[in-house]
Amino acid sequence: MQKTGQSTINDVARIAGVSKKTVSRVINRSPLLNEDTRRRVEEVIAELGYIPNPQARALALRRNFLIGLVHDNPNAQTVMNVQQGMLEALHGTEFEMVVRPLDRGSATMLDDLRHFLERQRLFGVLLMPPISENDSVARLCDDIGCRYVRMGSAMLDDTDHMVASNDREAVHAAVSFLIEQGHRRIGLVAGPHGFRSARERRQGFEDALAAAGIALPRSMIADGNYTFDSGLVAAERLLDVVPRPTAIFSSNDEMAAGVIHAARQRGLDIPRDLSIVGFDDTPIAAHVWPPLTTVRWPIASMARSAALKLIAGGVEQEPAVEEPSLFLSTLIRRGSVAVPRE
Amino acid sequence: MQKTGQSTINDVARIAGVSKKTVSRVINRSPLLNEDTRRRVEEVIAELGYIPNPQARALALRRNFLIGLVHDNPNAQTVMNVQQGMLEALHGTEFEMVVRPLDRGSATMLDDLRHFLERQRLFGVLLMPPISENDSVARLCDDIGCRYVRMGSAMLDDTDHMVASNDREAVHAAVSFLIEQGHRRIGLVAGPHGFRSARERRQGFEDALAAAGIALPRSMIADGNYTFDSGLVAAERLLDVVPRPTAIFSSNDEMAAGVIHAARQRGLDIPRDLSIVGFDDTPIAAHVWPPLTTVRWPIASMARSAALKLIAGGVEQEPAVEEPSLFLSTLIRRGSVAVPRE
DNA sequence: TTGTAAGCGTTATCAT
DNA sequence: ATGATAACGCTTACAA
Repeated sequence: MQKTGQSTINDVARIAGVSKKTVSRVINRSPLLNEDTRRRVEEVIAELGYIPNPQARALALRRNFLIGLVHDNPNAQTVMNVQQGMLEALHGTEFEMVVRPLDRGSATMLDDLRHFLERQRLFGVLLMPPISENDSVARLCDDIGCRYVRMGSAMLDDTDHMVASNDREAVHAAVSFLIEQGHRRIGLVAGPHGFRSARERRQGFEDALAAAGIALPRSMIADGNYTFDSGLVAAERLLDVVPRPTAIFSSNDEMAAGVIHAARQRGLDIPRDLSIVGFDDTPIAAHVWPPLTTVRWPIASMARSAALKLIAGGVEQEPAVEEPSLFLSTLIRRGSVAVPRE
Repeated sequence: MQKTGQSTINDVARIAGVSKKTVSRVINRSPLLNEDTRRRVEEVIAELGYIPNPQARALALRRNFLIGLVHDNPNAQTVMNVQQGMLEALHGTEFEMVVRPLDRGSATMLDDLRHFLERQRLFGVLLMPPISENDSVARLCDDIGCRYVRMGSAMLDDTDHMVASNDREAVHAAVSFLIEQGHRRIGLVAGPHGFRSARERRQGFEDALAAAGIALPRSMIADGNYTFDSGLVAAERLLDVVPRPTAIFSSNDEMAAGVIHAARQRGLDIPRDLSIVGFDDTPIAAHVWPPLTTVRWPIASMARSAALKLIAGGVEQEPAVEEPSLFLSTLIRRGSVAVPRE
């Protein structure tokens, strides 16, 4: 009587001549099962093309086979890379990805998240920065009993609940490269307060200058908020300083694109008059002129690992010891850096 | 005995002194209900903070409260805009968005989709181009009994199942603008075969030239596939033609960025030596140098309307007569167009 | 207008 | 190692 070829556990049980529970055991890979029985049931399952109904499972298990992606990220490319990595991990599994943007500024943010998690009874959530940097969010997940993994630019949690990049060191290396080229007056376009990544990158910048014994006047630091426009404005301030910086490190690519515009509006040639280094390696980096030297962090891989940590062991609670938690960023050298003219 | 404050329909029924079914009727806004009873039940619901369990509803209704986003789109920004529009429509409803990328090239694409829709028993799906242009996909949804709305660059379906932009006319207008500026040798970087949008845009291009009585030699058309690199290659071919085109219309912004690179590599000044018009108005358009004149289509609004069509009337089958189906694109004038020199 | 009983398709409990 | 029976929380007949 199945209308759409949707056979149920009952069909399988009847045809295989066993009880529903036995079929259920096969599905859930219960260890205490006769090999013969298992094989027989599996044959029937294959024959019928039977697929367990996720809705029924969700009801009985009080847990949905959904992985949430919680974010409040202004950068489209970053979010897409994360989605791509997650979906790679989820592909071929019984899990689906449901996306949930949240307003981190809102007073009800935590309540919104709680409602979302409780109502949907998510299997787990992947927390993207900057929301992931909020400890009360992690605590909330713990309280509710929802698995979570946080993405971030520093290890904020144990390896079961965190995948992190090494922004500080990566920026240190990038700025050291600038110094090796001969630059001494290097400006920083910093990211927004409240972003851990902004802090990490700024510290990496300061580390590099300190390691080279270069003083860092306050005038060489301008604040931005990760947008193109803010990068443009920050660059204008930096380029007003006399003597002008010969290089600028921008805490992300989008602001770096703004820096390029600002420089070009003043008739400055890049990289002859001004070297620029960005961070992220979004497509924009390769597509501006000149192509931007920048730091690439393996965001899709991080998201993939995060998702794998989440679903490791399926319904059982095995920890995912295999997945890495720390990811290394690398400097991508393109055309926006040269030795200073003077 | 509710552990986490999760009260059920039984709790509500007991406290309100009615049967489950009555509570269910309140939840589902059944018309045949005593006003007093309804109010009383609603009070208890509010008091308890009761929220119907979506998993149980899904099982009983054989339909999940999930809206799928099905896409195989290379452009991150486009996908994100669609997601944003969808989520706007879904916000505050009982629906969640689940994202499902599909490989349109794969032989199993249709089967993959069928499995996805049947297993998850989605409430509905939003089909993005170019997958939305595939009629068998729409037919599949019909067969399965899954609501769908297609997004595209031309009306491929009735207004209940389609939201479309007017690419052809928009490009016609954009290229006419070029002609008004005095351009006569205008090159086209076409989009990939198999994309309806590519065809529409190309036709708009041809329309404009025809309307102005300008001949279109084959050499003024170069194929691309919507990527930066393909735009660069196509531009090189176009710029090799003697006499050189004074303007190029690129079927999307990313390829237009490639055109800019190609021009710059030859030492051409934009817009003095070459005017360029793109399509999409992705962030890249405003961030390249010079800022790109381009066609903006209201993608988020389209996705929002599409989602609203999908969920209109909730579980009941009311058609969404209110939501528009045709969306107009507009030309955004920036710095990449000037009058030709000669 | 409201209630009762029987599902929806799975898993958990507790036997055997 | 397997099975009968009762959940899981809601909806849909069908009565009353």
